[in-house]
Amino acid sequence: MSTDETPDQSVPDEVHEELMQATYRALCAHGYADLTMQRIADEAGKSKSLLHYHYGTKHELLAAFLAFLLDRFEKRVESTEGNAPDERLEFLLDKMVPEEDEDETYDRFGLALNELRMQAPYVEAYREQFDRNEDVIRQRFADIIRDGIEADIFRDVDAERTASLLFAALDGARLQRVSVATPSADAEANQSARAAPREVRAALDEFVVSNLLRDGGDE
Amino acid sequence: MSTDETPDQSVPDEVHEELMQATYRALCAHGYADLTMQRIADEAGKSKSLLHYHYGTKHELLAAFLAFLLDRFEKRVESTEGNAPDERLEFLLDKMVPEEDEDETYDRFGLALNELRMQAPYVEAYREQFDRNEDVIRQRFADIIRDGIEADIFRDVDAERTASLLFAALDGARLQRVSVATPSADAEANQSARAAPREVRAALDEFVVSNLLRDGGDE
DNA sequence: ACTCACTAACTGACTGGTCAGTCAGCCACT
DNA sequence: AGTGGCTGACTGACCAGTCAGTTAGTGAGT
Repeated sequence: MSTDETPDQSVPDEVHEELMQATYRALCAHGYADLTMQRIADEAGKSKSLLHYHYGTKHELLAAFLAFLLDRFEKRVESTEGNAPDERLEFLLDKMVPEEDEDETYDRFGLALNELRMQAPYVEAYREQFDRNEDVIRQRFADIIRDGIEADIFRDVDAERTASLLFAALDGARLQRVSVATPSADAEANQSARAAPREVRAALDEFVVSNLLRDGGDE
Repeated sequence: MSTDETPDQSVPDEVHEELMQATYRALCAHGYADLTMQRIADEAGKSKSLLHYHYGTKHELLAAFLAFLLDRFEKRVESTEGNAPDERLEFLLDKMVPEEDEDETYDRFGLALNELRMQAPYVEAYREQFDRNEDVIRQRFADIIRDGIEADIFRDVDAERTASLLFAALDGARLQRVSVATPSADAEANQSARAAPREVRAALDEFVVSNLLRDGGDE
């Protein structure tokens, strides 16, 4: 029974937190493609061997990191349980597309996370985490929409389908911001891509949200 | 003056085509993360040295490959120049989200391409290609919408903004199909993600396209 | 028609460097 | 004296890029 599915169990809480933070920083600094165990160790001020000692392989460490992230995200989202459907919808939409983070740096972490995501099909341990994550978010959208319909705030649309659209559009927007808008490129070419998240957000409000709220819709 | 910005110029056409095809196959077989010069060479039945001889570095080879792809895509899309705006819109929407390719294999190439895309911020040569590609597609959407508005087929919406939404949503949908729906995962969990592109497509038709076509919309 | 000079396409063997993972052992604390 | 947390030194595999060549073709001079 030593093959526990959650190896993080054995890692002391304090060390675990510290190493997860270090992984976060290392990912931001180097991206996933250039992430090495050594760099994570450096970021934590610990030895590379320690990482192997606690998590076994690199893949297992990263899987633990994804689980760590997911927990945080779910907790943040759950904190709006009580509000009205339309407020919760706006809140979730905002959460998914963070504003332009800082002055000139793009979203290094979001980028690294997507690098990881692209490895999910090759790495079972990653895939589990991402699948769970996407399911949770899409479900949450669908739940909110269903609640809104029941409360007669939203029109009677297909909740699953609408949730899929919202999720896909925001995901796509985030992807563009992350992969195109870079500090070094000239402002001209950057402009449209950097604005993409806002544009998409605005278009969603125009086409979807306002459509949901319009109370006189037939069929 | 041997430092030409387009090294492909110097590569014999026949060999170039052959090596690009080999690169395609190698990407499908191994993904970008596990792509090596040797594997491409093997796929082409040539030596690894030849790749360096013609393209210099790995990055330059991949950049040439992206340019190769982009040209093909643009040619395919341009072939609908004459049709009506609503037909061209449907055509482009379909082109961007390929149907479930084969029986059980997911879109290996689409996945590899997104791996590459996530490297764009780190690799100038990749970024140029992807930026160009995304600009072309978004512009095409916007052009079609503008044409439709002028021809009084579409409502008078913000063309740029609507194009951004379409592009982002489809991009997101493709991403999900590519990164989540895998052959090995159990059917249950797969179902929603595998269906995502169709769902998104349907939702776009419901919220955006039908909204565009509705001729009685105010403001 | 036959060398000779030159070149482009191409190759095999090699190098320098990187990195995940291992292992033997150290240090507290109990 | 034993155990858990931790480390430095090491290894084996892998890989991009290099280099000194080989081969085939082309064209010029005789």
